[in-house]
Amino acid sequence: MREICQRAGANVAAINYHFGDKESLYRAVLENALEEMIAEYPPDYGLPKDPTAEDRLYAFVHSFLLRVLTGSKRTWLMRMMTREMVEPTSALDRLVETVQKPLFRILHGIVSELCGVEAPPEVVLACAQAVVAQCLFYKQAEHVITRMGHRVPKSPVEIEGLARQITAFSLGGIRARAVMR
Amino acid sequence: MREICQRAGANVAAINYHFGDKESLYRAVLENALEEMIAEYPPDYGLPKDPTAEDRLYAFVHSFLLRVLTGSKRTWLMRMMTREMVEPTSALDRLVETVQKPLFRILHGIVSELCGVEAPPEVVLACAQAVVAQCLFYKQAEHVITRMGHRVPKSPVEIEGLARQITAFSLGGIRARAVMR
DNA sequence: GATTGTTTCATACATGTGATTGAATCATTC
DNA sequence: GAATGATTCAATCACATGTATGAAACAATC
Repeated sequence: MREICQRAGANVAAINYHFGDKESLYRAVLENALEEMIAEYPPDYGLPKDPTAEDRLYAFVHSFLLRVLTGSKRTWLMRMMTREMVEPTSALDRLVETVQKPLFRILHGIVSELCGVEAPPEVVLACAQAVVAQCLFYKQAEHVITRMGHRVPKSPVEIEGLARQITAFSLGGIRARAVMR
Repeated sequence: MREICQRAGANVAAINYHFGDKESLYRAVLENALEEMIAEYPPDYGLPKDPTAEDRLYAFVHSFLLRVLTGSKRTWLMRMMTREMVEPTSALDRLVETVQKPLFRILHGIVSELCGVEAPPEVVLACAQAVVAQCLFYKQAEHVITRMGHRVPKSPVEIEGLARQITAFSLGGIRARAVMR
C-alpha cells in the first residue's frame, strides 16, 4: 500500500479513506481494468456480417487470445486474473458473474450450433470448455512453455495464427464428439 | 515458518539449520511431492500390452487427470504447481527440467505418431499443447467452473469419463489439423 | 567419562504490513 | 469571511515475517 500510494502521489491513508481497505481497492482496480479490456476486444471482434458459426468461433477465440496474450501495458491484469482463478479472493465471485458468465454463454451458443441440436448438453459443455482451455493455456502456462524452449505468441500475426490453429483443432474435436454416439 | 515448524513439532531455527532458508525448504518439499505423485500415476498408467497410439494418448490423458484432479491429500501440490506456473519462483526451472520436459516428450511422441510423419512440426507441437491445455484446465479454472454452476470431475469414474472426452475431442482435433494443408 | 561435532531450542532482531488517528488543509455554502 | 464538510497528511500502532544467535541437549568417538 505504501508503494502504491507513493507511485500514485497519494497518502497511504487515502486508500482507507476512499475504499475502506486494501481488498476493496484491489477489487475496484480489477473490475475496472477488466471492463476496459473486454470493451477493447469484444467477443465479436472483427466479425463480418452474416457470419457462419465457424466465423463466430474464430472471432471468439481470436478476441480471447488478444485479451490474454497481447503484450500491452495490461499484462498485470491477466496475471491477476489467473491468480484469482487459482486462488480466489473476494473479487472472483463478482468477476465471474459480470464477465465470465456472459462471455461463456456466447461461446456455448456457438458451440451448441456447431454440435447440432441433437447433441447431448454435457458434450456441448465439454467442447466449449475445451476451447476456453486452449485459449487460457498459453497465458497460464506461459513461463513453462518458454522454459521448454517453445514460443508463446505475442505479435498480432502470431496470435492470428494461433487463433486459426485453435479454431481448426476445436472444429475437428467438436465434429468428432458430435458424431460419435 | 512458525506454523510449519509448530505442526512438524520442530523449532523454527530447524528450517535455517537444515535447508538454509525458507525457499530451499519449499523447493525440497515441492520436488519430493511431485516425484511421489508421478510415481503413483505414471504416464502409461493402466496401459494394455501392444497399445495403439490412441490407447497411449488415453493413458497419458487419464494419468494426467488423475494426478491433477484426484482429491487425495495432495490437493495442495497442484495448487502450488499452478501457482508456480503462473508466478514462478526459483523452484520452477528444476521442475520443468526433471518433470515436465520428460512428460511432454512422451506426449509429443504419441501425437507425432497420430499426426503422421509428414505433418509439420509446429502442428504436432500445437496439438500436443492442446491436449495439455485441456488436462490442466479443470484444475486451473476449478473455482471458476464451480462458480459457473458446472461440475469439476473428482471421483475416479468421473475422471475416466473426462479422460475419454478429452481423448476423443483431441483425436478429432489432431485429425482435422493433420488433414488440412 | 571427557571431548568433539551435531542438532535443537528459546529468544531476539530488523523489517514489512495494513490499519488508524487527529491535526491540518482545502472546498463549498451561507 | 466564517462555518461546515470533505480530503490529505505525517505519525503511530499492533502484529506478522524471515532470519540470526548463543546456550543447551544430544550423539559418537577415543
